[in-house]
Amino acid sequence: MAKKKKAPTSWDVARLAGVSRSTVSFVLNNTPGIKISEETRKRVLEAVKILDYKPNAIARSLAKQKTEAIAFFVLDIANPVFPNMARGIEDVARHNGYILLLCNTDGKSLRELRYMNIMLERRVDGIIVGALSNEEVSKIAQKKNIPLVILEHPRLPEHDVVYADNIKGSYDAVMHLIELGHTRIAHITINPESIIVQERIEGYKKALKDAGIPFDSDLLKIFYDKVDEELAVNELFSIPNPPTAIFAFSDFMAIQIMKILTKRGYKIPQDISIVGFDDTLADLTIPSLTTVSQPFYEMGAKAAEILIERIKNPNLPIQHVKLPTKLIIRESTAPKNKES
Amino acid sequence: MAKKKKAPTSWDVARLAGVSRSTVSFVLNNTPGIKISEETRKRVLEAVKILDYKPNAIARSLAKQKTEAIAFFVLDIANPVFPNMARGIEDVARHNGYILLLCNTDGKSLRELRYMNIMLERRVDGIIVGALSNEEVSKIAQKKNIPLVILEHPRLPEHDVVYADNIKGSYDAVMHLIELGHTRIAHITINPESIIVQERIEGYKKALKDAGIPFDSDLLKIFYDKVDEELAVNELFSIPNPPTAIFAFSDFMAIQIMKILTKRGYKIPQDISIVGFDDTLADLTIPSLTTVSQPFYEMGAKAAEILIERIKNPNLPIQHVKLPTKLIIRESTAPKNKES
DNA sequence: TTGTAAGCGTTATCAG
DNA sequence: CTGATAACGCTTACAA
Repeated sequence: MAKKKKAPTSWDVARLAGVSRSTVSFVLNNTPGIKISEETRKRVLEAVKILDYKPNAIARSLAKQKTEAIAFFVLDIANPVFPNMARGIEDVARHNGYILLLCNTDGKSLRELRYMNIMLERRVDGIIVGALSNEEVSKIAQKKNIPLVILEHPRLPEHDVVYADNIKGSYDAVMHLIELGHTRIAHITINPESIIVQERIEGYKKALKDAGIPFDSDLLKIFYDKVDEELAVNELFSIPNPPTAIFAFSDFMAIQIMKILTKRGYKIPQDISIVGFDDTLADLTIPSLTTVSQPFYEMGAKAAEILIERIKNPNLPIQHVKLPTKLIIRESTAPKNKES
Repeated sequence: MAKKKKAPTSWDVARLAGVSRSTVSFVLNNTPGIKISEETRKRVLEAVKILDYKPNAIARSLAKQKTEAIAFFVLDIANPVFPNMARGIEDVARHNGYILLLCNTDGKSLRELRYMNIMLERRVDGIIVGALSNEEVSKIAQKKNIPLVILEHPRLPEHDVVYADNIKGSYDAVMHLIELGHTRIAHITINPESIIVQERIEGYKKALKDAGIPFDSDLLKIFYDKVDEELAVNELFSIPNPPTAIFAFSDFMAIQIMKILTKRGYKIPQDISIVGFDDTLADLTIPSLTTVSQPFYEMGAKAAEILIERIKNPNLPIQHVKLPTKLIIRESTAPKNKES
């Protein structure tokens, strides 16, 4: 049992089974178009078992010129919107015989670039980027001819993209508030350099317009830098005609706002209705949060499916896939309080 | 610019620079003990730039017999306790030139075993398992002589293990409640097949004992199968002397309990104090949750450090590292209500 | 049906 | 200091 040093190779198997190395390869891969007698097949399999032989995937990759590995460039796996995406990607990858390399970029374009180079060296078969921040990466992918699908944004026409229907999601959220009788509806959001943010603002405005409610820029709070919910609340409630409902960019922001308002004595949803976005944390609060659910798992899974298709057939037409969001009505929204 | 098909190889570089392939390898790796004239070095680097040459890491792995890749077997990356661990692992891996393969096992031992085989074939340099469920995996790692470090449990003596101080964490939580005047303190927990659960129960009992409070089995609710917080609350509050404080196994459970109690008209923390464990979700609730913070990021980082050390020096003594937890006092705990 | 031999792109050993 | 040449372990024509 002193099998200390080296792992057995196909050579060892071949020798033990009394066949050639190619025969071993043929039976192990069930190489189509090649027939092996039951007799030798059995001998080979026997030898494999005895030696506990594991084919060396590295050598295989080198010979076949593919690694069956894909990479996921994620902003930060510790951010609650990404684990489910990663999960979706991994599930699809696994079912197709691919492994998943996880790369946190923190949105730093230098890190993205470094990881891009590493993945090029490691010859991954394809890459999924969640929210690309350096378009140079896209250029490299094209130049090096490596499949790359983008999750969320940017919506580059030269790459496959999978994203959620932010406009509709946002529209539904605001329309829900309107149907509850609210007309003073605030939207608090982050820097609109990302198209996602723009789309949500668009949905917000569209719902107001469809309901005949004039857009009031006092009710749209955009934080170009760090989001300051406290400041937003201060400003929102110091205007003559303050909002009776707030639609936040994310569940996280909605929860912060809920906390601030609660601390100030407002009752939710009696005094103020609140809607979030994402549905990552919405079920944990008291009261639970009405929110727009994003299909994170499905987005990841779809991105992985598209990537794998493209790996297998690089000439497929580019796809931009929009996945539906869903309004989840919980406890943080209620009809407009008459006297407020 | 029609560089369609194949990526350039060290051969191409050598030819363009007018040197041999080994020279290219030497300058690119700065091979120690080998001096290259500034002249040729420059020519090689020039050629690399012109061809945009990326050394093939697969070929390198094959030649060097190491992949500089590690795998993380995680129960489910979508479970909020794991993303931070993964992040800690990835950060350390990246800084040491390793890449991270993410494998979700869902605690299914068959999946673990399959992934183990895949990682063996892919010749990863080492594996970190978060909560191993199939000890066969440990056996294989030993037999195949591949470094494996365990996060959390089980505490196998033949492997490096990194875990949090559950006993102390639990003790601190319960002692905090005792100091607030509570004597009827319930603990709701999951199946104690895992040592983690046992340790938390141990800390709970130890705190009671140190305070001279007799242990009452009516107050310890163990769910061997699916946790049913509703049932736990029902039973707990139907006994003659119901609890005034509840210590839950996790933040998630604590939040469910908080919701149920709130729905039934209890005020938290005035009527009932609640403590969670993990600190993954505790800051999101209203009121925010007092909890025991686990150092997930550090656990991941430490596990990765140990793994990489061991890869580089397999003869190091086995380490079992216990990391401290920290009680975070927020709003869900208060002095015992006199009349309750 | 099975065996032989030529890649795959590096690293590493040894002469020169 | 530089250049052949042999591994590394597998796949895959091409022969037999």
